[in-house]
Amino acid sequence: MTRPNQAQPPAQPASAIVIVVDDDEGIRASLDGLFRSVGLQTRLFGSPAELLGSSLPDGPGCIVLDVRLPGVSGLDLQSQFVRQGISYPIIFMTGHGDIPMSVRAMKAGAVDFLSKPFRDQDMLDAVTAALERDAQHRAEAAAKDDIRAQYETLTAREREVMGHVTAGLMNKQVAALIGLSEITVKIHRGNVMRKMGVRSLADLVRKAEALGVSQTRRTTDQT
Amino acid sequence: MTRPNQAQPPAQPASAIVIVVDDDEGIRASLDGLFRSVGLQTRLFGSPAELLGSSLPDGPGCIVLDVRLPGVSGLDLQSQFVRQGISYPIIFMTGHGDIPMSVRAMKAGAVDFLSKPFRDQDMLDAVTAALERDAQHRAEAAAKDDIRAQYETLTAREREVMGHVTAGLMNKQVAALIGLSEITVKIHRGNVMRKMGVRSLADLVRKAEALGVSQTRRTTDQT
DNA sequence: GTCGGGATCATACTTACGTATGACGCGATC
DNA sequence: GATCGCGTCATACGTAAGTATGATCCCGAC
Repeated sequence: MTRPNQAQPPAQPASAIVIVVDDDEGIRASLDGLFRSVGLQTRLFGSPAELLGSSLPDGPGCIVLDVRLPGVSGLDLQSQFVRQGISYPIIFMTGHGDIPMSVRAMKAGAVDFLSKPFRDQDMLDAVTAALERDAQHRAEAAAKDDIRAQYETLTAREREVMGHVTAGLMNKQVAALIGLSEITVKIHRGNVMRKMGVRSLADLVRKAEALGVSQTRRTTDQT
Repeated sequence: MTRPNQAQPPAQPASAIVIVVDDDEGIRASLDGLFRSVGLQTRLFGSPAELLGSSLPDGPGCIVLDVRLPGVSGLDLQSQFVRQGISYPIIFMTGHGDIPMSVRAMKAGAVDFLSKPFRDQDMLDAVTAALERDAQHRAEAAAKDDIRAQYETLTAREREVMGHVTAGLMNKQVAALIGLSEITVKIHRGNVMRKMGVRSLADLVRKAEALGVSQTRRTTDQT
């Protein structure tokens, strides 16, 4: 949970999944074989609709997607995914792409953009990069979710106090600011420390920064 | 040395500069006119060598670069720039590009990749985006430089103490850890606060995080 | 050699922080 | 109506932090 995530050079895809979306059955089969040959799981779809209609596991993975697909453009799908909470890194393929299309895809955050036909190794390299990016993203998201879960347990008052305390105010300043006695602020502060699972102000500040909840006013500096 | 580097709050692109590198004189002149028409300054170069050999102002700006240039490939130039400390965002142009080339450029951090001929508006949009990115980058770099300048004034001991204090250790813990008396740690700590220009531990923690100098060991959490 | 900065430590005092105990009011829930 | 969580506050005690004064030691610079 809060265990330091060792950056493992070879991202161990314990059960990473590659989602393939292409209307060409041959391509799907070919990619399926390629990915399985290196120990990756696969899910094959002939259209975006199939993908959006299916339930996906929430393990690590990535998406390999043809830009030109029946129904929707692959590029438009990226925003679709975002709305659906699907945050897998995307690798685009295309048989008839052009530079503007590839640039647009990359700007939108695609991991790679491969022209058909491509070499198997290029695809595997792209998938490897995508899975690494996904692992990175997942680790950060998980850490942040844990912190947010703790923050959710705070009462309104406690959050208010936390915001001011992590901004660097003293208890008495917080008290004056929100019209309380210092002793009450201390109690809230103690509750915040306990609920946020920290035992030092330094750690609380870091968690507050991760959440962006510090009432950060700029009044520092000056040599 | 003890000069306080005030971070200039509003990054006013008073005179942003666009550096154009293209071996086609006509293109250079055309772009020169385009950029000047919208109030941007320009610097024109016929080859990468000219650019690398000249001294550039260090104001806000960006680079518009043809991928195919005499001498060096435009893509290789990106790494060249990094080595020379040139961190301007880059917009690539090309008359004979392909998808892999554009993808490679975008992966390397290019802002855009335009095929010739391009519309003036597309180039202006790209430059606008590049300048925004540069302004963002500059602001962050300036803030971090100020913090680092303060950190440079610390003695070895003071940095050591700062690392442990911002990790959340109490004075006595720091003292035991590095074999000092608590009172000495307090003195160093006070010096750190003064030299780093902060008046609260919270702000010190933030600056330490920006520098990555916290002796962050994970011993927290507990719900 | 002397001077100055860095590092060390002690004593002493003040302020800040953390927590425990006890108490009261309030609103929602049972 | 009683219970419970929340918020509020007081007194009190112990610990932590911050600062001031004074002192010793070392080392490099003048």
